[in-house]
Amino acid sequence: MPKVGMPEIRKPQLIEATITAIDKHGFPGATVSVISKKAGVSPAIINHYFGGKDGLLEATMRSLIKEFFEVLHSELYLTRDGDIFEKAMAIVRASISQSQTRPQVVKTWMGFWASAMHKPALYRLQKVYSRRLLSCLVVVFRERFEKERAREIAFTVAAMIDGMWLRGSLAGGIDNQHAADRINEYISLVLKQP
Amino acid sequence: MPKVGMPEIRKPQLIEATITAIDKHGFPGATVSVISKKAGVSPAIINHYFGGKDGLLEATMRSLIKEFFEVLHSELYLTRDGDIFEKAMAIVRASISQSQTRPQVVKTWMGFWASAMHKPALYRLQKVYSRRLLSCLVVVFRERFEKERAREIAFTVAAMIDGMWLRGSLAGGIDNQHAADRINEYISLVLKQP
Amino acid sequence: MPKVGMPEIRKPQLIEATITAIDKHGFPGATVSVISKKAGVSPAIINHYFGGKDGLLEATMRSLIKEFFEVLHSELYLTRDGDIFEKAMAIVRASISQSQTRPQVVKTWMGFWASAMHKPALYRLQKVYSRRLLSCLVVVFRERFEKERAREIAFTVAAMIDGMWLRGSLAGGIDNQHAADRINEYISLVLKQP
Amino acid sequence: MPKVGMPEIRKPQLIEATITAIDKHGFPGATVSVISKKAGVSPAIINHYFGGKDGLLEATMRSLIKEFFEVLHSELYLTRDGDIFEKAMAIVRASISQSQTRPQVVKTWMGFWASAMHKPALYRLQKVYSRRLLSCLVVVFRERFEKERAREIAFTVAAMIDGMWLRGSLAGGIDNQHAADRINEYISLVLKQP
DNA sequence: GATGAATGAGGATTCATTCAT
DNA sequence: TATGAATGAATCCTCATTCAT
Repeated sequence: MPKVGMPEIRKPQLIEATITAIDKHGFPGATVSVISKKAGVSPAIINHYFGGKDGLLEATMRSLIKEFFEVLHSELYLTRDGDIFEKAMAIVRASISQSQTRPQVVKTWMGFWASAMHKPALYRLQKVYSRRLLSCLVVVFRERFEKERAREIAFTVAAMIDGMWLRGSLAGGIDNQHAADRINEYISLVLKQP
Repeated sequence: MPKVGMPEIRKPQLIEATITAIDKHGFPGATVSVISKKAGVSPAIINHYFGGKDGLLEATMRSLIKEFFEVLHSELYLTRDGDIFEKAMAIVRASISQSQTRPQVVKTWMGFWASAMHKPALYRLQKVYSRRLLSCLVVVFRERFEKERAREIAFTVAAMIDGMWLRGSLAGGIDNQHAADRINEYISLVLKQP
Repeated sequence: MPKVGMPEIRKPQLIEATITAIDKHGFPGATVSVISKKAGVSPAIINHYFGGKDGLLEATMRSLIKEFFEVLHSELYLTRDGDIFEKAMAIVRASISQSQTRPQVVKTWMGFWASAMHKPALYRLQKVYSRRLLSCLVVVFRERFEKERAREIAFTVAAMIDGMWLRGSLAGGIDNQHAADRINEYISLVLKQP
Repeated sequence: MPKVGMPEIRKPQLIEATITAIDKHGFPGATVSVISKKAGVSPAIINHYFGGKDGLLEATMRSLIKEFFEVLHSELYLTRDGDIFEKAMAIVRASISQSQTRPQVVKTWMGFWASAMHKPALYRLQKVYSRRLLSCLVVVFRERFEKERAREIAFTVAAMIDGMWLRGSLAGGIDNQHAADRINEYISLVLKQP
């Protein structure tokens, strides 16, 4: 008789192990052997549950994205009655705090980003993240600007978020407050425009 | 007497092959076998000239950085008599045009950036690039602002450059004019401030 | 459930294959490919069980030494009630018979001895063998002589054993009886001294 | 016009470099690249003068043997008017001092000995050394003993020499005086026999 | 005579995956 | 469900040798 509910236990366990492994040993160093050892299971389990390493990587990235947007939407919800500036900053805060609460996630994102260029499955996921973040920002700025202008601003803010996160990943940690202040400043300037 | 002047021929040839290989097959797919085949030489030659794969990768990244700053400084030179805005935009233009003139370079940069997190030699090079770009921007903004303020603005512009380049790499090519316009706008806003 | 008890089968199997390979192809010729082919398994299995070629070599040498001292101690046990001469000759017999029972072992020992000079792990093992044989002889000669004298004689006998074994390995096999007789003679002479 | 007399310069130079290289890096570490670098010439030179690495190794071993017997014969010559004991000890002294005056030679001999088992050319040379040393001893002991007895004693002394040299090579240096004393003792005992 | 460039064959090792249990 | 044994393909790298100069 098979144990029931094992997938629900094993899958998150392996995804968590993958993130930890990538952080510790880098993307190339995160082999199935390392990951499975970290999860305390046999390497064969990965094939069993994810059909192979690529499946595990895809699931891991999907999980990161899901988690990210959950944080983002809950932040947005808290500012549902706020003004446009407060809403924009909620998105910025969510995007940047992400890497603070779980610093190891930074390296993992970076690895996925690089891999995305050559693995279609990851590429699709990366696009989803990228567009969805942009879209959230566009929605906010549409409260004040016409569509094209809103897209421009959203694009700029999204690039600032990614750029600061990228530079922060290199520096070994982001100074979140400073990063947020810079984006804050840009948004203020834009909103003050006639 | 052996053939002379071969290093000067082989080294750039292998560096070029490395860039092409990373672009085409990704960082992990750029094996010595692939690279040497692309260069039309034996894999052993890589050890002969660079002491190993890591040496070749480091030389390649160094070459990209050198090339980048050559473009940047020549752009800056052209605006040596211009105002602060023109100088800043020269830097932005150089940073972004980089990816237009040689599109395959984008993926290579991306791969290096991800690898830099786990290979000390590449990490150091990435820091050099990162700091030097920042420093160029700071110098420009010091013409108008006090030190701390100049650093803030420079940091923001640098993040915008990297972020747009990152998003562009995903989109399969940057819309350079659009990206430059967005940064242009930010700089204009900042300079217009009292 | 995986197959159980495989380590107990594979490890001796690979060690045996290593001895055969070194005998047949020499130390440098005993590649993992040759050894694993001889054992009828994949080269990767060596890493699986011994962590690499060096681990296998070390285990092989350890196995030879263990086997040697087992023979030696069982020979010594048979003469536990005998006189000093009988005990000394038991050690000599054990040392020399070793190479008779398994001629291929001679070349393997030789290979290890040469390698021991440059591989610390093997060097340590060789010292263990060397000292332990000496120590066994010292114990025997202490029955008659004072410590320093016992050490001198033991050292001489040990050197004779190794030297005859070395010359025998070159000649393509030791004339055991002849070798034993020569050492026998020396011991007799020494014991007859006032 | 070719430089004349180069072989006479290059050959000893490369042989010396080979001995140094084997001592420093071990037999497997003494690659043509290492040797030629040590000699300050191009690797291709080795093929030029010795037809390949094996030729160089053979020449090196031949050189060691030649040197050894030169020392031995000059020691013997000094005792040409001495008694049998003095002559025997002259041979012993020569055999053992060899390794003291040039300690690096020990590792080289050891490497050759191990290689001799699988390389016919070296095997032949090793036999020459082995037999010639034995033969010198036999000649000495024939002054007193009949042929068979002389051979027995010579064989024992030769084995003691090799054994002590072997144990000494492991210990990291021979205590020459101690080794000579032990052999001295054996010879005295044998000569004192009725 | 002498060089360094260049190579092909072969070295150990790693890895994702499969399989019998 | 879960395992560890087992593998084949592919990794980088080393080495003795050859070749054009």
